[in-house]
Formats: sequence, C-alpha cells, structure tokens
Amino acid sequence: MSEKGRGTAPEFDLMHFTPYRLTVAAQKLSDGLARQYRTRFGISVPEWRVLVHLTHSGNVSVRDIEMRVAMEKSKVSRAASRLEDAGYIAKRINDKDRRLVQLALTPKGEELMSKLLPLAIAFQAEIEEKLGDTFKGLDDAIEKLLGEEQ
Amino acid sequence: MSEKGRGTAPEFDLMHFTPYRLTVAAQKLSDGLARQYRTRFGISVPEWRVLVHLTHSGNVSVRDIEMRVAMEKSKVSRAASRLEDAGYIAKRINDKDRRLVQLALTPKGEELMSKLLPLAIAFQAEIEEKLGDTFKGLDDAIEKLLGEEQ
DNA sequence: TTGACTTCATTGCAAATGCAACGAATATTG
DNA sequence: CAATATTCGTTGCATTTGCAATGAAGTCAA
Repeated sequence: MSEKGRGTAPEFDLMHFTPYRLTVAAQKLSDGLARQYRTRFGISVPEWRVLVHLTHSGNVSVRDIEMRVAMEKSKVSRAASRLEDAGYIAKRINDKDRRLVQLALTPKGEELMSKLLPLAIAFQAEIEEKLGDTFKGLDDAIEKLLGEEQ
Repeated sequence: MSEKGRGTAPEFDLMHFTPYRLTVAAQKLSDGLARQYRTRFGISVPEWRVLVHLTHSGNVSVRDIEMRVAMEKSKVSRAASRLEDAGYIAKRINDKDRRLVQLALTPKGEELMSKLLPLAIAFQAEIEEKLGDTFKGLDDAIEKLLGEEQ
C-alpha cells in the first residue's frame, strides 16, 4: 500500500486497448489479399489504392488521390511512378493548370484491374460472411470513427 | 453491352472496402496518441508496445513479445535496443537458456510508464465514449477477426 | 559424445516511409 | 503590372521496415 508511489503502474492491458486491437485486426485482414497482389501481380498496397481510385474516377491528379485515399502525397507520387514504369498508368500534364499531373489507367492497367477487382470483391464477401451479424456493428463503428471532424 | 469485355471493371468502391476502412480507422485512432508519445516522450509505437508488455509481465524474452504483441522479432529487437539506449529497459542473458534475452523495465522505465499509462487509459475512455453504443459492436467484430484460427 | 537440427536474437541490405525542401506554375494583392 | 504568397508534384535524406542470413546456444538421436 505504501509502495514507492512511483512504479505503481495503473491497470492496463494492451490486448484490450482499442487502437492496438484495431491495428492488428486491420493488418490481419489486409495481409491475405495484399500478399496475393504482391506475389501474383507485383502490386503493393499504395499502388493498389491508386489503381482503384483511377478505375472509377477517370482523370485524377496526385492531389486528388492524396485527399481521398489517405496517403501522403509523396507516397502517392512514388506509387504512381512505379505504376507508370510498369505500364499500368499514364501521366499527362493538365493543360488548364500545368502544375497538375493527370493520371489515367492504360489498357494494360485496365486489364490488370479486371483481374484484381474480382479478387477484392470476393474477399469482401468472405469478410462479411465470416463476420456474420457482427459485420454491421463493425461498419457502423468505423463509419463513426472515419466521420469524426477533428 | 458488347463492350470490349476487357476494361469492363466490376463495381467496386474502395470507400466501402472493409480492409481499407479498417486500416484508415486504425491509423486515425492511433495517430493522436502516437503523436503525443513521440513528441512528448520520444517513444515510437513499437517501443510503446514493448514497454506495455514489460509493465505487466516481469521478465520477458524478445520471442515472448514477438508472439504476443504482433511484431516481427527484428522489430522487437530494435525497439528493445533503442529503449535500452534510452535507459528505459535492461537486457540480461537468461542463465538457464543463454539464447534468451530477458528484458525488464528499469526504474526510469517504470517512471516513464507511470506517465504513459494514464494517457492511454484516458484515451481508451475517450474512444469508448465517442463510440457510444457502437463500441460493443466494434469490439465483438474485432474479437471475431482476431480469434480466427489461421 | 558427436553430429545434425532447431531455436533465439541480432544484423546487413534493399526497399519503403515521413518530412522538409525545392522548383515550377498559378493565384492574390497592392 | 509587379511582387508576394500559395499550390502542386517530385526528390533528398535520415529513419524504419521486412526478409534472409548469421552465429551462438540448446535439443535430440544414434
């Protein structure tokens, strides 16, 4: 009771710490698909995010992606460069604002996505099935977390 | 309808893709606390995890931490080295099995944790409050994800 | 006891990351 | 219009990461 006073650590268990749990769960969830993308197609997660965004948003700048896809602009820029080198996307300078770089899928990139997307869709279905009735609860909570102003 | 066949991307929205959502939510959640730990105490997330584990598990080897805390052993090893350099933990070779390195908090490390833990506890409370009735749903789903065999 | 196998922690190396700085282009202000 | 400030994308640099390889220590079986 009269313990030093210092060194008396409060009760705390990492295993019940939500930031930790969420991080580990997210890693575990992403890993399976990420590994497939990497080994079968040579695509990293940042590259995958750029590709997806380009798939349903025609011409997009690096800045657009930075904002919508939760990645630093340098990360986006480098992912885009790798994708360009691999021939999956093309960069073009925007005529109206020559600071902007317009990114767009090449035919080869579209072909790649026609293979990647079905995998992702199946993966999502798998997750929802696995989670069963807890899925909605998860999604609602995430929505709340992502929606926070801050 | 008779579109090329290639280039016809299936419907898919990254913003509703659970692995992505979970990753972004986890990052957002961790960031606030991680920034505090970094700027105010010079502690990184891997270091923080090692410290927490040492706090309620006396003498622990690198391997123990690797298994329980979801980090690669090299990551654990380097985090431990940095913590040792900073004087927060001590390494000692296990007499019974001299391959093992026993890690333990120093008094300075305990003092540090007596500052860090209250922050974490308050942070957790904040999260639970912010999430309100959606917290349980989140926690159940994470439990399910983390509990999966594989 | 010896030799082959396994386990543990560290380290080397190439790649990825975050951040700040930069140059080029545009916007804004006086 | 000129001068200043801001935005955009890239790059340099130091740090971190993941993975494989290493060496030291222990285990097991013949």
